[in-house]
Amino acid sequence: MTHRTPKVPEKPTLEGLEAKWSAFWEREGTYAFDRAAPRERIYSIDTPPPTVSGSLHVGHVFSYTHTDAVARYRRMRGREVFYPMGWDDNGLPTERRVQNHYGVRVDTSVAYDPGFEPRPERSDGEPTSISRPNFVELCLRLTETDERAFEELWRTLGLSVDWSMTYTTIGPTAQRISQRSFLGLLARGEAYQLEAPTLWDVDFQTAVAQAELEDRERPGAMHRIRFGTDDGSGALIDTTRPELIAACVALLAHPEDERHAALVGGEAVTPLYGTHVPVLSHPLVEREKGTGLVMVCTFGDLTDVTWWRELGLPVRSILGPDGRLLDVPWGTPGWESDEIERARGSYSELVGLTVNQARRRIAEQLGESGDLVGEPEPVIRAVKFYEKGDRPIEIITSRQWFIRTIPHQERLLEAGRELNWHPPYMRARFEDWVNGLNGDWAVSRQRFFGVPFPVWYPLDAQGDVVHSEPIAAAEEQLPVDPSTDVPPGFQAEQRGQPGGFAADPDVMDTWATSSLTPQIAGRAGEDPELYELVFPMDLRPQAHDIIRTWLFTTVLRSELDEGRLPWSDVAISGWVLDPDRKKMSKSKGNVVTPMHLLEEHGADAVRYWATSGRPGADTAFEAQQMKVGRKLAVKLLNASKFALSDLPPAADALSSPLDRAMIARIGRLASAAGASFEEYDYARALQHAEEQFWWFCDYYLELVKGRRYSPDAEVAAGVSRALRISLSAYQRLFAPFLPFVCEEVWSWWQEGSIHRAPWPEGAELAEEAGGERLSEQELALEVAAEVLRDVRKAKSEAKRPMRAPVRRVVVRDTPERLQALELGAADLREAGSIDVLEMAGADEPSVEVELAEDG
RNA sequence: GGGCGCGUAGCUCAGUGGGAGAGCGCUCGCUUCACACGCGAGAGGUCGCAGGUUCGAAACCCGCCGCGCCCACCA
Repeated sequence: MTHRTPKVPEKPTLEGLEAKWSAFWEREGTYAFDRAAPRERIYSIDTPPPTVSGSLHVGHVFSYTHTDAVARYRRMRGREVFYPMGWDDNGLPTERRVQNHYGVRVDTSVAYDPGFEPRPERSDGEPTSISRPNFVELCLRLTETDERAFEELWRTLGLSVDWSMTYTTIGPTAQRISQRSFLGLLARGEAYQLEAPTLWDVDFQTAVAQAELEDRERPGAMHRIRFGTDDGSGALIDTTRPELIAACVALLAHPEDERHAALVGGEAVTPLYGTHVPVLSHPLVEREKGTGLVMVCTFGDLTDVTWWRELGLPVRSILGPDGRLLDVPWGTPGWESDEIERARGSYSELVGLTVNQARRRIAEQLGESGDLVGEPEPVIRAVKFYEKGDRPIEIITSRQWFIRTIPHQERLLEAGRELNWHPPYMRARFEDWVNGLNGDWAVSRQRFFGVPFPVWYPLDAQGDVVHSEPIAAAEEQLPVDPSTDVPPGFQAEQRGQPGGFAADPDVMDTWATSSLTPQIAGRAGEDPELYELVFPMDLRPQAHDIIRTWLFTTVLRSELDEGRLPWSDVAISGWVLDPDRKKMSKSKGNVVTPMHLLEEHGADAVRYWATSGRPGADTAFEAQQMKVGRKLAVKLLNASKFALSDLPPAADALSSPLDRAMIARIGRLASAAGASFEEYDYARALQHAEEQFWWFCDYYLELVKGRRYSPDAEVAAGVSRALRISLSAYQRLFAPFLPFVCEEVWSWWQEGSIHRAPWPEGAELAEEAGGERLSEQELALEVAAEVLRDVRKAKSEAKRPMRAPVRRVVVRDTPERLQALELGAADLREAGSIDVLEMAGADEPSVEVELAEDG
């Protein structure tokens, strides 16, 4: 026992511990990653970089605390923890926030204005058109502010990250790594460009990926529409999208549907336009739906794409990238019609309308022409939206970059099985997703604040872009912005000139960069020594809603670039739910800002709430639970004060049976909590530690109070040793959860940070106690606590104070238990203010308590 | 339609083959020399429903109901 003499404050308090200790940790470099550590000692975490697009919410606090508890545990286990923070600042959320915040929009025809300053107050007028570089500058300015706010929150929450390793997904390093990886994929044929029907958001006017879609229930109307047929009888179809009739390229029936067998092989004629379309059959058609006859448009939904591809249908595209109907060339090949003038006249009323407007107008037109059968019937149906969008996605043909995923499906499934999932059932979500993939990953976005594709295209003699021969940036050029940088072998003046070059105009999807966070955090290709130390990483912590995006794409990129898994373990957090069990939305999160929470309850209390949520489980937002956490922190403060104030020097060994029993118990607790942590079950570790700690305070500390203040130096030295050992263990057991209060109580009597102290070893504690299980001593502690409880009950029922003297207690029990109790009899008499303690053998155990007369 | 998870005290949840538990809330009591952000005690439950396995089921199996999430479909 080499600890210094404890120095305990008069009135310990939780107030101000966050500021005091986060400054201390920063000053001391407590969480600084030591790259001199050997590879096998390193524990690296692939931090989720939060989207810096505005509001922080309690969900962030919740899941980041889980990771921090794990990081702190591993550090105490002697691992050198690589725990950086990242900011995901590129992408649409930031663009949208900048547009709204500054009242601006990008106009690529506007020139860069080096002196541009946004209006200080956002006015309600039209947004100011600014150049793309000016827009990017505003994005960077705003994200910087946001990132400072995030960092302050994380520091207050007590995340044990090494802030010197912070990365951003828009920073030059991330861009270089992202572009380098892309060029590698391009060279190996894993990235390719294709003009094809693409999922498209009409507001953002960009392609989006399958993973970014979500269903939303929307009201619509089912229209029954008559197509013309050769025999004049007509063919009826049901559709919710009559505005796409001009884009109709075929009618389909199921091959075995006899109702329509006569039509199949023939032609039908579109109403209003008189266009001839073939009637074909395809097994995907469902006979039970509608009339059993379906209209195929290019493109109304993903099934249309399938039919278009498999049946080799032509394209009749009528939707523009802004979601409005295009003018179309009636009468030209592909747009032939029996009645060109009528078609042109009818359709011209739809040109320029949004799909919703066009839908209403064409319904009127069809009514007038008599081709609408009955009234449109209101229906509620699920419609696909871009998850950040406001209007349904459309499918629009455009040129996009793709990364191959479909050829790697099997390997990805294998990867999912090699990963250690915590909790294990989360693997199913990954497998479902991989099994359901229906196309390669579309990674290009027609946006501005993102990592540009590091390629240009040659222009032919006519000045047309030759997409088939992209010019890759040179390694030493990276990161490159092809819109301002010049490709190898060209001069700046050749931009846009026949025989010259043109930049690829797109940026990468935000996930195309986020999927490289292990490489970015580990500085792949930038700092090979560091990368070698930390990759593959140990842990990917994240929430379950982004398994199909972040987790999936990270595995994919790592497999494509490295041929191995990016990490060994994945820990999935749940969401924070409102008390009414609905997912807590970001807007609601604004009501209770995380910083406000931390100020009100204290960081340790909030962390307690977060870490009592089971791994993977959605957890209710409960201020009450934070109050409980605060009580635990206060209890730790006070119990430590009791144990450590004016504590005499410790004896060389434990002597009291009850002391040895208590230490043995704590030893088992330490082992169990450690085992739970090894399985990433921080909640279980906390629960057991907490349960036992309250018992320790209520029974053990009361039982040893007499000896604690004993004038007999030898007795006091014995209990001093027990208190030092138990307190030291409890403080360290709670350190991953309550880092501030634990550091505080540790500082009263120990050197250095508790967060670099070793995790309490069950085996060492058992050795100290004299055995892992001490049958008689532990029984003594147990029986003494039970009798003490009965004595308290008697006092409580008599409405007497707990210190009220007891004349006589008779304990009747088995000989074994009575014999054990003898070992703790003195402590029990002291704790219960018991004058006479008698024991008697009995078949029926009982405790008889005789209080002294009221004084 | 498929998959995953959940359903235990008023609330939040632990318990996975043999005593139905914790905290909060509630009731009653206690200024006890670490702590009133405390201490002690008490009330409160057909463990979603139904069947099966078992000497024994809250736990294991089958079915059903309800809630949540993911995926597919969405003409």
